[in-house]
Amino acid sequence: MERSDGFGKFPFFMHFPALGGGALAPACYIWTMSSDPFDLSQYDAPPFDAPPPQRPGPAPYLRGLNPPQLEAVEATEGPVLVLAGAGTGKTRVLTSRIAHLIASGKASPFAILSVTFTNKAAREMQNRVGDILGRPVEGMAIGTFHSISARMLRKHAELAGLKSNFTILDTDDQIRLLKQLIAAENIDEKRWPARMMAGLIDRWKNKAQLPDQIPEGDSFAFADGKGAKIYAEYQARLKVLNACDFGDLLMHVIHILKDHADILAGYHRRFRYLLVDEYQDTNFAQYLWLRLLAQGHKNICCVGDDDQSIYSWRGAEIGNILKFESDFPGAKIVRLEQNYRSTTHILGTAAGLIESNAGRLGKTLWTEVEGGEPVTIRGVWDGPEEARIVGDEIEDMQRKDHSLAEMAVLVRASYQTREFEDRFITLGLPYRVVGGAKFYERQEIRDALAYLRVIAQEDDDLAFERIVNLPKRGLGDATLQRLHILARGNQTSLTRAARELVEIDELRPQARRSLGGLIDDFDRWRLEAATLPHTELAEMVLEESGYAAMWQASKAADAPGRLENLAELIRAMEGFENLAGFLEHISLVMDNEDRNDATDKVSIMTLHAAKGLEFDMVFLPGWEEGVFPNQRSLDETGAAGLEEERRLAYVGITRAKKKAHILFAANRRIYGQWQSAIPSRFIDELPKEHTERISDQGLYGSNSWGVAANAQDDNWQPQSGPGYGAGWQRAYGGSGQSARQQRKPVTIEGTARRVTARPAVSDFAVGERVFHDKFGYGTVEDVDGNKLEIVFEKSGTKKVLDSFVDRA
DNA sequence: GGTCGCTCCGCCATG
DNA sequence: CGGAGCGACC
Repeated sequence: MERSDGFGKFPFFMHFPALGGGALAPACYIWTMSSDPFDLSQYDAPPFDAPPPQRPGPAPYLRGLNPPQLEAVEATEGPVLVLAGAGTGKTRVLTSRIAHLIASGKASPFAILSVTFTNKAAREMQNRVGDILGRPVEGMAIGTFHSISARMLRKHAELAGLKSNFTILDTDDQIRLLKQLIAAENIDEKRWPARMMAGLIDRWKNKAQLPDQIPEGDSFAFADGKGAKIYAEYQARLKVLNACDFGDLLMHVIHILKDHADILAGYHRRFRYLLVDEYQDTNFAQYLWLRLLAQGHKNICCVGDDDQSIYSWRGAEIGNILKFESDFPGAKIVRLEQNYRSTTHILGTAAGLIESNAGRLGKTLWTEVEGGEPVTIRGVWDGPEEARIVGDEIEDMQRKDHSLAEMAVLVRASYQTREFEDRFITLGLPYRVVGGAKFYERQEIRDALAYLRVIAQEDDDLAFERIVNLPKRGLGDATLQRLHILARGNQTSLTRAARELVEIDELRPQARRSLGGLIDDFDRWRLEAATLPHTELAEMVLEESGYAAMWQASKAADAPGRLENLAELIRAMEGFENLAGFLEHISLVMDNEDRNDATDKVSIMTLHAAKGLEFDMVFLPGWEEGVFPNQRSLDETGAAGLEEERRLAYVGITRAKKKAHILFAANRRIYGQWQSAIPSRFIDELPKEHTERISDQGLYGSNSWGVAANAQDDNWQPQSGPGYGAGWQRAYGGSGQSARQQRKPVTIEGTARRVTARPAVSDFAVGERVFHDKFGYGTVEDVDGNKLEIVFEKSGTKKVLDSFVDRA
C-alpha cells in the first residue's frame, strides 16, 4: 500500500500541542474509568479476608436507617422485594445491604452479584460501598444485565457457537447487516425496513425466543411471514461474523444456563447473594436470567417502584414486580414510603398526578420536610421562548449562588434538547447533555474503531466493510460485490473471503494488489497487537493505514477537529488495560461522561435518562399534547401508553428536591413546520393546592387555558411579559373538547410572511373550494397530510401546503 | 469510481 | 429543518 513519503516521521497526534485538550473540539468526552473486570474464571471463592470483628452494638452503616430500611438491609436470607418509592433511599438500602453482607462476614464481594440499570449506577454503588467499608470493594460482580452477561458469555462463548473474542454489534451494525439479508431475500426494503426487522428481533430476544421458537403468526409481522426466516439467517450470519447483538448477550446466557446444569451449578456456588435495582423495568429475558441464577439459594433482593416503570416499550414487564411473591414463595415485602428528597409540594404534585393511573400497588409517600415552593406551571408562546425563560431562570439562580450542577432540564424526547442547547450557547451557560450525541458516534471515531475492531476480530464484517476503501484504495463496489458473493457462498466472513480472492485472478490486478496489501497490513497489525501497547498500536494503525493522512490532506473545515478527536480517542484508550477491554467498554457503556470534567454545568437529558437522579431544581418543558404524552405512545399502546407517559411525568417531577418548573408552549415547530399545541392533559391533573400557574400578561387574557375545567382564575399570577395578540385565546378558547377537536390554527404575527400554523393532518376535504393568494380560486383534489393538491381555475393543478390557502 | 445535489423521511424512550 | 441515501454527472 502506498503512503506519502516520510509520513511516519510525523505522527498525526504530534500536530496537536495539547493532546486532545485543544480548543477545537466542541465537546470533550473522555473515558477515564478502567474496566474493572470482575473475574469469572472460578466458581469457588478464594479465602475471604474477613473484616475485623465488629464492636458490640449496631454497625455504623446501620445507624440512621429508618425501620423499613433496616429491615430490608438485615433480611439477607431468602427472597426480598423492596417497594421503594421515589426518593425513599433505595440506593442507600442497596449499598448498606452489600456493606452489611461483607462486614458481617456473610459473604465476600466475590459471592455477590449486583445488577444495576446503568453502568454509572454500578460505579457509584461500588464507590459508596467502598466508602462505607473504608476500603475499595474488589471482585464483586456488578454492572448492567448486559455487561455482566457479556462477561459470562465470553467465558462460555463456544456453547453459543461463538469465540470468546466475539464482537458486540451496536444498533447501526445490526441494521446494516439486516439490510443485506433483506436485500438478498428480494424483499422491498422500502416496504419492510431493516429498522422494523431489528425491532422485531429485539422484541423476540427480550422474550428469549430463538428463531425456531417464533410462533407462526408473529413471523407475519415482517414481509408476509418471512420474519422468522430473516431472524434465523441473521443469527446464522452473526455466528459466521463471530458477533452478537445486545439481545444475544442475555439470550445466549439464558440458554447456556438452561442447557448446562454444571455451569448453572457453578454460578449458584459462586453467587450466594443477588441484588437487583430497578426491578420494575426488567423484561422477560432478564427475569428468566435472574430466576435461573437465584434458583439455588434464593437469596435475591429486588428493589423497584411500579410507579416508575417506564420501559415497557423495550419489553419491561411491570408484571415481574407484581408477581414477585408467586415467583419466590415466602418472599418478604418491604415498603419504603418515607421520602427524603422532595418538599411536600413536589410530592403532592407527583402523587396527585399518578393517582390517575389504575392498577398500582399503591404507596403513600410522606416527608418530614414541610413547605417549600409550589410547583410552577407556565405557558409560553413558543419553543424558543420556553428555552429563553428556562435560561433566564437558571442564570438568576446562578446569581443567587446556586450550583448549575443542581439544575436539570428534563425533556420527553432527545430532539427537544436542541432548543435548550442553542439558547444556553447563546447565553454562554455551561451545560452537558447526558446520554446525548456520543463521541464514538462521530464518523472519524467510528472509522478508527472499525480498524481496531477488525484487528481484534477479523470476522467483523461490519467493521471491515466500513474501512475497506477508507481511505480510498480503489476497492469499490465491484470488488465488494465479489467479496460478498464469495463470503455468502462459502458461509464465511469478508476478510476470509478476501484472503481467497487475492489468491486467484478474479479481480483486476490493481484491486487485487490493493486488497492483498490491506490484508497484509491487518496481519501485521495483529502481530504487533500481541506485544505493542494498544494505544501505540492505534497510533500505528491510523498512520500506516493512511487514515490520519486522509484527514490531514483534507481541506474540509472540520478536518483539524476530527484529527483532534482521533488523538482524543487514543488518550481515552489509555484508561484501559487492553484493546479488547476498551472495545467492550465502547459497545456496552453508553454513559461517556467526562469524569475529569468538574466544571459546574446544567444537565440536559431525557426523562428516561434522569431515572435515579435528583436535582435541587428541575425544569420540565414541552408539556403539550402529542409531545408529552407522546402521540406515538398513545397511538400504539393506547391507555397503557398513556399510563406509562404519566409514570414518566411522575419520574420527572420526583427528580426535584426543592423546585420544579413545568412549561408548555402554544406553538411548536415540528419537522420545521409551525404547529399550534395545546397543554398536556397532565397539567389538568396536577393538584391546584401544590401548584401555581403563571401567565404572561396579555397572553391568556383572564381565562385559564381553556382545557382547565378544574383550573380557576384565582390560581393565576399574571406576570409582566411580552404582550402577544389574541391568537392564544383563539387557540385555547374552547373548553371541554377532546384534544383533537381543540386543535385550531393560530396566526403567528411578526414573521416575514403571514403564516398560519396548522396540525400535520389537514382539515380540508376533497372537493372543498379554496382561495390562494397567488393562484386564486380552486378546488381541493387530493389531501396528503398537510399537503393539498388543488386544481386552480386559472393556474392549473398545484401542490400546496394547506397553511397557504383559505376556505373560499 | 467519486462527488455533488436532490429527495425523502423522521421525532419516543435504551443497553 | 437536517441527515441519509440515491441518482446523475464528471
